[in-house]
Amino acid sequence: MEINHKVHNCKDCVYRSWAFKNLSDEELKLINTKKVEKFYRKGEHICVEGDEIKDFMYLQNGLVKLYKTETNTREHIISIAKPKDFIGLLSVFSNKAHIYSITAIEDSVVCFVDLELIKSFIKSNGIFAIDFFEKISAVSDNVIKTRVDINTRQLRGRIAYILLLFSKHIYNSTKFSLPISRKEIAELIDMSTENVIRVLSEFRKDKLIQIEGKSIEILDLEKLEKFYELG
Amino acid sequence: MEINHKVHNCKDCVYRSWAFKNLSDEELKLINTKKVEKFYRKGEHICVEGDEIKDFMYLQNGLVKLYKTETNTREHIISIAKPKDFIGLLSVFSNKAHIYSITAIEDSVVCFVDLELIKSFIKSNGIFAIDFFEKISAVSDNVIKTRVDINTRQLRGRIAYILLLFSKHIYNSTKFSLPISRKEIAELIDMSTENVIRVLSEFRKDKLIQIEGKSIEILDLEKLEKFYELG
DNA sequence: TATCATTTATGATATATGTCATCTAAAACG
DNA sequence: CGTTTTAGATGACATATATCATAAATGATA
Repeated sequence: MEINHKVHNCKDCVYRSWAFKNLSDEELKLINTKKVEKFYRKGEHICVEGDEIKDFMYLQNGLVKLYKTETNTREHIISIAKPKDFIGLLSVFSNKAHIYSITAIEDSVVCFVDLELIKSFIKSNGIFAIDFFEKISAVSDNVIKTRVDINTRQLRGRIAYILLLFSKHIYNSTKFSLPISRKEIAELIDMSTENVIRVLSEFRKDKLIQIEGKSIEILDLEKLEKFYELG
Repeated sequence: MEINHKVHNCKDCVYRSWAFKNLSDEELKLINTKKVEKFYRKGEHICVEGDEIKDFMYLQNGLVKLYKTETNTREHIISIAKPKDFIGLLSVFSNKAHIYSITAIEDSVVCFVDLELIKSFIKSNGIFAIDFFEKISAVSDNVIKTRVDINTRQLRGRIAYILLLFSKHIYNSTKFSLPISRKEIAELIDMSTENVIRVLSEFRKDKLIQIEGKSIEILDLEKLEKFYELG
């Protein structure tokens, strides 16, 4: 299968201004020669729990899930990462091996930058260090916040949260195609698959949303937000 | 009320080798003159959600809880921090204001170091920067891991988790005095207070633990671990 | 000390959620 | 293309957990 994908020059990367704005042209050139940009088709593994951490990973495009394997048939999803997120979280600094697996839930492009190179920049370029840590801190903080938001709510509130998450923070639209299955939603919000399906049906019957397979349209944002607020 | 407490010199601090081992004597002296070491009695607030973040906070001694206020009567506890933990998490780098409140659950000593000073060391001392981020990353990673551990278990598994947490990771003893109330345990594991009490009574009746008020002794570690593993 | 408030404790009951069975629709595969 | 597998959907029922009520024990306060 042909994949139409060309490796970018970091200098032209839309995210240059985001993550690497404080690097000099020299440093950026170094990253550019050393980085590996990989394309992953939906469903492909980016890394597996236990893999050695060698690179700093950066989601350039697409959507991935971080998860732990519980049993043969059940996983527990920790978070969904979106473009600009540093995937692998902070483990890269505090662990030798990945503590979560990462899989693409949409066709994705991930940038791999040798961790030692990043560390050398942290050492030599203080401005970059500060800015860089602000960015990765925000990602980790957000994971904690999301876990708390989910766990303090019950079924309907959690489903509302997920719908609002995709609508507001990922797709910026009231109409989108769900990138994950009902089972995966269940694994993300710690609920049974059947109940996820049931609540989605309930929301459909109550005209909060419209569903056609994976396609979802939010019809009544206000009511959905009320479910989210009430828990 | 008299408090017998004397401010230490950072150079003599037991944690020097932990957090600040890569600072020069010069730099350490600077911290020493600028840092503020505060003593908090059990129950006293260290900071409140919304407070401006000015300092990097470091738990030298004692035990504190991080939490969000949900309603007038209910809080949600994010984590319990122990000595050597950086409290306030990564928010210090990604936020202007504290997103959680922090209160001492045991008499505690907290070191406050001006955040700008820390940042200046990150900029000027690369070795310190790397080591420092490894340390704070581990704390945040651990919070995420704990939340996942709790949420993938049900009542008995969660209570077992909490008991093992205090026993193994905080007090290093099978006998200890619970620093938090049953209600606070409930707020930490997202369960009702009544059920926390019920399961503790059940564990007592089944001779897994012995309870006398706040004093807890673990009698059957193996069975407790089995509850933890099963969920 | 007596009084009041809070924490711990327990039972009865309501509610939320999970599990099992079954079915249909849709996707994957030879 | 038909066959097989997987995802989605729904009902009946079991189980886990929350809620409400009440009371004893403990701690705080005047």
